[in-house]
Amino acid sequence: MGAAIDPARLSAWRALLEAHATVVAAVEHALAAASLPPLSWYDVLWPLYAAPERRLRMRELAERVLISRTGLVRLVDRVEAAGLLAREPVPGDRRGAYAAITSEGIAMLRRMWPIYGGVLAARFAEPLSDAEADVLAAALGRIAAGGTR
Amino acid sequence: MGAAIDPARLSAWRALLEAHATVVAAVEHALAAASLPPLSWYDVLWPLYAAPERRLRMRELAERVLISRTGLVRLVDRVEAAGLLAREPVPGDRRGAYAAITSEGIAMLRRMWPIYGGVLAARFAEPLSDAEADVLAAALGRIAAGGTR
DNA sequence: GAAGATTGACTTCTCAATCTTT
DNA sequence: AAAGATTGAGAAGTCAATCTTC
Repeated sequence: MGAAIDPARLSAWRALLEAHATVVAAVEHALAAASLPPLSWYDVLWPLYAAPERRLRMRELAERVLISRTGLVRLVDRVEAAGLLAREPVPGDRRGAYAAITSEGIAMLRRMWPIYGGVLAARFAEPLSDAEADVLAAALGRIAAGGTR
Repeated sequence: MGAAIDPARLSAWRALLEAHATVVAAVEHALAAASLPPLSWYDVLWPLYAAPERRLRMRELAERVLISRTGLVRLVDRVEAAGLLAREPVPGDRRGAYAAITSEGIAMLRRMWPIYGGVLAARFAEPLSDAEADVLAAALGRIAAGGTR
């Protein structure tokens, strides 16, 4: 059942699937244990915080969050209901909407990062050598960029 | 917002998240375009095919599929309804149930693999050098194993 | 008519509670 | 009482269709 792809690369793929699943599960578990929102909320809030004006169009946000356009609407609904971001009109284009992070949202990022980063440090970063980290970033970055073709 | 973890490893993590999302999305899309079941069905059927007697206890299967125990029950329901696997009693333990792949299930694996493997070859394997593939398999394998602690 | 965003209907996943067997 | 598996209820995701604005 494995003909088209060489064994070393197939092993790498399986390892990626497992590593992704275990680290994400550990992060979700730690966040829940600290009574904090799920990882998806961080994924939405972080790009907003990092954006030039602390805001992004829904369309731009959807690309960064790697979720369907529809799924993002629902996710933003929930995060907005919690007061961590606010929708704002776009001057000059009444079709559009910005999602803008609020100060409560920024505070939430600051509460979530120690948990998220802590799990990442222990479960993802610690087992890696410096050389491996560089190879991972380069190789996986190339694969991720390939998705844009 | 990024203090605990060094930049190279954080980049590696972001790249992993993106690479995972883009490759999985491409596989799902290709399977759907070929009128084949989703990746999760492959994830269930493959461990059964690879198992000693072409069957596994529900509990064992849940560990390999990296899904919650409850989620697996629902997934197995659907795959069983399609005739690709069958539940069987466990001799000597009437609490338990085996999931056993059927010949139709094996045939389905053979139809799915060319699509799955083809996307993997193009989107995951092709951009990797031999050396990178080895590093990925080793490093990510170590991280995945850390989940068992 | 196409782009941006949303809504409705449906599918799938998860948690807590349940049932059966050990 | 604990282990194995399942069920009910709720949360969250997707596709197709819709509404508004360009």
